[in-house]
Amino acid sequence: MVTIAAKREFKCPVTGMLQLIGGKWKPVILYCLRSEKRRFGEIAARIPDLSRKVLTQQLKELEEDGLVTRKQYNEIPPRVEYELTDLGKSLAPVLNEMEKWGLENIINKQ
Amino acid sequence: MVTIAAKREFKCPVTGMLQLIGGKWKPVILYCLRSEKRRFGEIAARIPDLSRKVLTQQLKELEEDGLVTRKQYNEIPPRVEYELTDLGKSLAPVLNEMEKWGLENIINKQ
DNA sequence: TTTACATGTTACCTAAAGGTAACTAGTTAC
DNA sequence: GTAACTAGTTACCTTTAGGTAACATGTAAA
Repeated sequence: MVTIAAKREFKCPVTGMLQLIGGKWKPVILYCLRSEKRRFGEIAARIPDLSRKVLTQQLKELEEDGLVTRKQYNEIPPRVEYELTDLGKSLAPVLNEMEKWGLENIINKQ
Repeated sequence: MVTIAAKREFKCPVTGMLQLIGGKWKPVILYCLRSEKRRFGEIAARIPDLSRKVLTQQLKELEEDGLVTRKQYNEIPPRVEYELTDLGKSLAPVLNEMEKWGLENIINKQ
């Protein structure tokens, strides 16, 4: 996934936004953080099919792209919290529509 | 990309919908078809970075998943038109929010 | 002195996505 | 008789995404 750091010109708004939240997991991670900050382990527990390695990678890219913040507490054992930035929160309408469509057309059809 | 044919149980609506419209190109293709039916060559021309091979593949998967219809006219030279199904049209709110976010946060920031 | 705790990193590997280039078909225009 | 037209297919290759397993860290509890 290309981060916004490696930004280029996009004529198409949909193509452009897919550079940021495309990929198998990013929308799910953002959806998981939509209402509250969460610890690394919490996110991992809520998305069991996602390996910790990939979760780390995706969170790092989301942070580079300014969609989440990472706050590390120097405690033992370590604690790290992830939270949406304002830009991340601005994705709420997109994620809400995705959730709504998924509920109506997938979950309720199973 | 797994098609709905290889459907499984999803607890998460966002994860579920990403099986259908995840991937680098599908939202862009659907976005391209949102307002009118289009010929294969038209779609290809509007998404220049997408190779014809991949476009064929993605359209086939979208058709299998019931999001677009393919109508072939037996003319010479051939003509094939793609159009959103009702299910495909029901994605409009998602695509509109994606477009809106992309316009506000990517296109207008370049 | 070994284990558990949480949050990673690293090395290594596989599978999936996506790319290019060459080819097909049947008719029309040059 | 050769090229152009459209919508593909096929073979082959590269890149990216994602997976597993092992290890690091420092303290506290067994």
